[in-house]
Amino acid sequence: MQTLSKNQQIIFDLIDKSPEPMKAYAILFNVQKKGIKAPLQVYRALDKLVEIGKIHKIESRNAFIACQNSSCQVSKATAFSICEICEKVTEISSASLSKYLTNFKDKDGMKYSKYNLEFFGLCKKCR
Amino acid sequence: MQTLSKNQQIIFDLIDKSPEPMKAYAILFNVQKKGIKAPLQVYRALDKLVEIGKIHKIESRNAFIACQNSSCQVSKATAFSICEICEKVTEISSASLSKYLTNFKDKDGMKYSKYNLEFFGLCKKCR
DNA sequence: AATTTAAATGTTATAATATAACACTATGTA
DNA sequence: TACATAGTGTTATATTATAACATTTAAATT
Repeated sequence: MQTLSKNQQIIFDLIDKSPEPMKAYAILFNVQKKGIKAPLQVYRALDKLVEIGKIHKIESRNAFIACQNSSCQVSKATAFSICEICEKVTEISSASLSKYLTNFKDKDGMKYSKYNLEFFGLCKKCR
Repeated sequence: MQTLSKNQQIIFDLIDKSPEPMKAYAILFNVQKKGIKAPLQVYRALDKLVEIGKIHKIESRNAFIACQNSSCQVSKATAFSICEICEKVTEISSASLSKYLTNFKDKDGMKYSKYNLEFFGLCKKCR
């Protein structure tokens, strides 16, 4: 359990309390009152937070979400569901899914220990 | 099998003969001699080609690759392997993988017919 | 405690990716 | 023909992300 630097903590706290994924410039706007003025300050903190698994990037949305999975030390096996109407994103933590994907071998017999999976559909509310 | 418009055909042909995923502005640069001058012309063709399943977007790379899977009418269930060194991207077509993911239910019992999966690792050459 | 090293910060500028808005043209179909 | 739909061309601009460089803080080593 790594201790975060000042900027990392500010930005993590913001993302962690957000009910939905946040985009980099929305984060920037929100932390300007705390003295973080430039995009690069935000991106650097985001990079580090992703690296250590505290947040994940939702690639199809260019947005960031706090890790829901307390055991997630490193972002190497991630799965999300994304509602195509309200854009709600949920991290999926399914042991069988991660086991299946971690053990998946392609037709050359190659395994991949790192992956990112994004499911799309309609959430309960939007159906 | 839909017939493509002029710009769509030019851009599809370029991506289809590229050995690696192409980025939008690399595409633009390559088709300028064919009269496609503006980013928007490229993005519009890309959007349509993705929509009809002729190409896929590699979200983690912001790049586009021709569909390798002749049966792919619509981009709704895609899986790729990505080499973290040489950036080679291969579309995975595994019946068991697509069956597993298409039938996957989250803990609320919800199914998702659409997904995108990106595996990361080292390709044969780079290992 | 002093030294050294790695990590993080602050700042300006700019690169790379993507879309808005509007006018016009081609194509299919009733 | 006339109507609708999809595609094109163009300018401008929004959004996302990184380069380069100087400085500061924190941590590890002596």
